This record gives sequence, structure tokens and C-alpha cells, in this order.
Amino acid sequence: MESQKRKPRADAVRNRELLISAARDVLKTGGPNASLEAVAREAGVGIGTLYRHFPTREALFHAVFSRDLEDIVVLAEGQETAADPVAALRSWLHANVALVETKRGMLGALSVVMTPESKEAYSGDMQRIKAAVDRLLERAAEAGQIRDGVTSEDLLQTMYALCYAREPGPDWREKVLKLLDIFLDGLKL
Amino acid sequence: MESQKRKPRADAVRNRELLISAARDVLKTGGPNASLEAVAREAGVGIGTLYRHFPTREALFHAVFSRDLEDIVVLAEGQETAADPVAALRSWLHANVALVETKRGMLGALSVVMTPESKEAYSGDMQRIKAAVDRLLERAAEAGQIRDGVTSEDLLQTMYALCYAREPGPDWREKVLKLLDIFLDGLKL
DNA sequence: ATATATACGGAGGGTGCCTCCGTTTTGCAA
DNA sequence: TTGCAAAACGGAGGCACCCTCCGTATATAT
Repeated sequence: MESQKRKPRADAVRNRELLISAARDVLKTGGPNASLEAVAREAGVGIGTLYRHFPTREALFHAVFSRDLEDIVVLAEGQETAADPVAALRSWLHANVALVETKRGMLGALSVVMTPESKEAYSGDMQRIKAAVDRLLERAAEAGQIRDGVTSEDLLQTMYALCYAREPGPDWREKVLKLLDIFLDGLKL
Repeated sequence: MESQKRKPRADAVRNRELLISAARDVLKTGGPNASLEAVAREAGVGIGTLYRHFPTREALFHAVFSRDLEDIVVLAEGQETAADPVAALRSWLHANVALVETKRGMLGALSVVMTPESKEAYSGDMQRIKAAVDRLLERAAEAGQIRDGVTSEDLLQTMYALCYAREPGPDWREKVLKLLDIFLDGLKL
């Protein structure tokens, strides 16, 4: 192996971190169309540096959210041994909504995640989430509690769609959960 | 009454129509973030003219879609006398999805409709749609076929959310209808 | 200490947003 | 008709953002 690699430069590592952190802030208020130049300014680096680290908007988003995605995965995997599969599903979805709520800007930004172009970039995390949710769905279907033929993708898409449909506001969570629960009820049988 | 009005200028009327027509084309391919300057170019008028006729992006969208909204309203009002309220609801929603499908660019653009800022501009058409759908919901609820406490806004929001969640593709309609039907099933009881 | 691979920054060219205002066109009345 | 004021036109201008490119700076390895 010619893995005679140099150690990564310290400034590069530092700047990357600064950018992610700045992006987190800017996305929070600016949503998915937030200005990347603003991110660079906030991070105190040149715009060129931003683009070198993250060639596309999606790449930056990915870096910002991969940790949050991690939380979601852990949550899903934690539910896998729960007694009531449907309740587990519901509970995971609710937790998920709550997470989206706290992240605010993430709400809009997450929609970017679901677009086909970025599917590839996210494949790693998404794969794990999908796998976990699929196991939950399968368990519930086997227990005869929900219809089958419903994929984790269906469920995730619906959840994010409902989150995304409504502007943040005082009754945001309440409304989203209401619609989500109706959907879950439709799943039963 | 001092309605001593001048006749509206011919060029103004003509340009307005050109703009709407150009906007329809540009939105079809460009989605909700399409360039307004492109619309003006396409229409062969100056950008200033566009902004004079339509002070905001929403105003332009409204002009473009008000005819389509009209179709939807007529559809809803036509269902009001149907025998089975739930079937009527489902049938209207399906027709609605089909309409969204044919309009393509409308898909994204419609999301603009649902944002709070534009609520006012749309109040006219939206009021009629909501009224019609509310009557359908009410009938179904009175017949004891669906839960109550669900508003037309809930339903519309969900439908548009599901339409919007998925990129157009070969199985677009199939998937959207699947999810929508699940939701409707959740409504029953 | 020096070389060189790496990374940095920001100028530059392109596009879009929206406003403002000098110029043109149009409807109406004389 | 002609004249004129109201109404509409167009696009320049100022600002922000996007993304690329490349001359300059710097960290690592020898």
C-alpha cells in the first residue's frame, strides 16, 4: 500500500469545523436557501475555502446534519426491542418530529436531504435509518398490526412532508402530530 | 359615485396577459424559484413592467393559477351532492392530484400558495375551496363515517405536502395516491 | 531550514432581485 | 384633429448571491 499520507493540515481541519458550526447557525434562521457567503463570513473564512471543503450546498448540509441523523438512527435502533411495534413506530416518529422542531431551520433544510440528487451523498446515514425503520415496520406487519406493502421510505417521506407543510408556529407540533397520527391510524389493520 | 374612470390602457391589458402566459411557461420548468427576469424576457416586456403589474412573486403566481384554482373549486362543488361523502372526498382528492400532475411546475409553485404571507392574496379562491371541502367533511362526519375535528386546512395541507414530497417521476402519481389513501383510511371511523 | 504539497482568500464575471425615474404611449376632451 | 395629462413603459443602477480560478501563504516532512 502506498498509503504514505501526509497528516491533514491543522488549519484545514479547524476551518472545516468552523464552517459546519457557522452553517448550523445560518441554516437555523435562513432555511435551505440561506446564503453560503453568509456562512463563510460567519465562519471567518473566505468563500473559496467554503467551496473547497463543500463543493455543493448539499455537501455542506450533509456535514451539518450527519450528527443529527445519527441521533435519529440511535433512536430507531433503540425501539427495535419494544413490546408493541406500532407504539414503537409512533414513539419514534414523535421523537423525530420533536427533534425537527428543536432544529427549526433543519425543517426546511431537511427537504434537501430527500431530493434524488443528494440520495447518494446521504446513502450512508439514510441506509441505516431505513434499515432500522424497515425492521420496525416488518415487526408490526408480522404481528398483523399494520398493512404491509408500506416501506420505510413511504413513512419517512410522509413524516417529512407533514413537517415541511407547515410553517413553524405556536401550534406547529400539535398539528403535525395530529396529521401524523391520522396517517398511522390509516396504516393499521 | 365618482366612478369617472378612464378605460384601462390597451397596452397594459395586453402586457398583463403576455406576462401571465410567459409566467405559466417559465414556472412549468423552473419551479417556484424561477427567475422573474426570465419571465419578463419571455414576455418581451421590461422587468419594470412585470413588477408594476405584479408587485410580488406571489401576486404573479396567483394570477397564473387562479384559473386552475377555479377548476378545483368547481370540482369540489360538483361533489357536494354525491351519495357517499367519503367517496366524494376521495374522488375529489384524486382529481386534484391528477390536476397537479398535469401542471408539473405547479407542483412546486403551489407550495407558495400555502404560506402564510400569501394567504391573504389567495383568500378569495382559497375561501371557496375551503368552504366546499369543509362541507364535504361535515357531511361525512355527520354520516358518522369519519372522525370530526379535521378541517379542510388539515386535509389540503396534507394533500399538498404529499404531492410536494416527491419529485415528479414515473411512479409519482401512484405513490402519492397510495399515501393519500392511507391518510384517508386513518380518517375513517 | 527548505521544499513542496495543501490550503487560503477574494477578485471577477455572471445572474437575479427590486426600485426609481426619464421617456413613451394612450385615452379623452376640446 | 390636436393637445395634454394620466398611465404605462423600459432598463439602468445598486445590491446580494453564486461559483471559479489562481496568485499567495503556510503547515508538514525531510
